[in-house]
Amino acid sequence: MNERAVILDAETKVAERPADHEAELRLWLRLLTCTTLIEGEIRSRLRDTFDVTLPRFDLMAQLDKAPTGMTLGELSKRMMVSNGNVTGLVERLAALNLLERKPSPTDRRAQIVSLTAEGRRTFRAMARTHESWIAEIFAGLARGDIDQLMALLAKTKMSARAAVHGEAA
Amino acid sequence: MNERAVILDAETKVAERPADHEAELRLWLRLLTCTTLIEGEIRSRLRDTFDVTLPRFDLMAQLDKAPTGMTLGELSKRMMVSNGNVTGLVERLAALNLLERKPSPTDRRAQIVSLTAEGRRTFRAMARTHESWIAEIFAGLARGDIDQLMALLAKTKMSARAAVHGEAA
DNA sequence: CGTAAAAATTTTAAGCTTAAAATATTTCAG
DNA sequence: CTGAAATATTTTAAGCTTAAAATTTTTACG
Repeated sequence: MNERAVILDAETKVAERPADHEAELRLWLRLLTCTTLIEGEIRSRLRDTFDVTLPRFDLMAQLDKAPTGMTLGELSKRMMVSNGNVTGLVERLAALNLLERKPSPTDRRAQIVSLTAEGRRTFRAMARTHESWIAEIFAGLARGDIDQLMALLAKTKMSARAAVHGEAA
Repeated sequence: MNERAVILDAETKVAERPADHEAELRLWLRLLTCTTLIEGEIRSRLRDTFDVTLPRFDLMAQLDKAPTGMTLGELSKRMMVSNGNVTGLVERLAALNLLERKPSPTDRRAQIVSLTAEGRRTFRAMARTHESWIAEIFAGLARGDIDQLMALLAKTKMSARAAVHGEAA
């Protein structure tokens, strides 16, 4: 007759009540809102100030951390995006002389991608400004807040990873 | 000669040292990683289980909260996406009979969008499962963790909003 | 060696997303 | 009332993103 008020039969092992997880849902929405807000602001400033997209900036950031370059697959894994996505981004950045592709000496299927001198110079300049934007955006948090958030997000990441990979405990 | 070791001229009012904001930068990357991880999992489950995309689910969620419907502009604002984006999403959902568009009785420029009966039924079913996924993903957090995170993210959102709108304090 | 499975990458098709320009309508000052 | 500014929406062009299929090369088993 109705959905939630039924007194469950004694046979029922685990009560099948809706078990509302409102708190988790609200947390997820807030997390998403925060990230979307900040990401949008960074995206907008990158475009207006440096005429670059966030995915391109992210890709260059990965390469900047790997002086000897890395394969497309490695890039894909670190950026958490699909292989085909990286193919296109690398294509466009290469056309701008910001990075170069060289065949892997050990595997003819793979390519090694690395920043050009110009790419490195360009990225470093953008990164400096980017860091100051991040500082500005998080300026309302005290040092202790940041530490607490870091710890809680680490816990969140572990929890999410457990759900993403096998449900296995 | 070098970038950061120069002893600054006595005239220099505020030292222009890099003032590294490494902590904020790491926090931002962790926030982004968490959100990307969870969002990807939800996206994947929505596709596999209900053959629906996350943007469509989000749009339907907004409409479900507004029984009398809302305009495209209102939807755009609440979803934090562009107007043109909403136009396309609504187009595709309308083609599936999940929502309907009616001209606003008071403004001939605007349309009122609302879920159809089928759309509402479909959304409610998906939402129930979606909530259980979220609970699963955040299962590793204790109740206290959730409350702390909520509070810290509220603070983060306020800080970000201050940076997004006028720098004005 | 020969071949089947695995791995790295690209291609394809579809959909999402945005900024900017264009269109249509409303509001409001004079 | 009239025209200018504001508002709601759509269109356009470009780029991002994914999943799935296709291609090329490597690995490894027998």
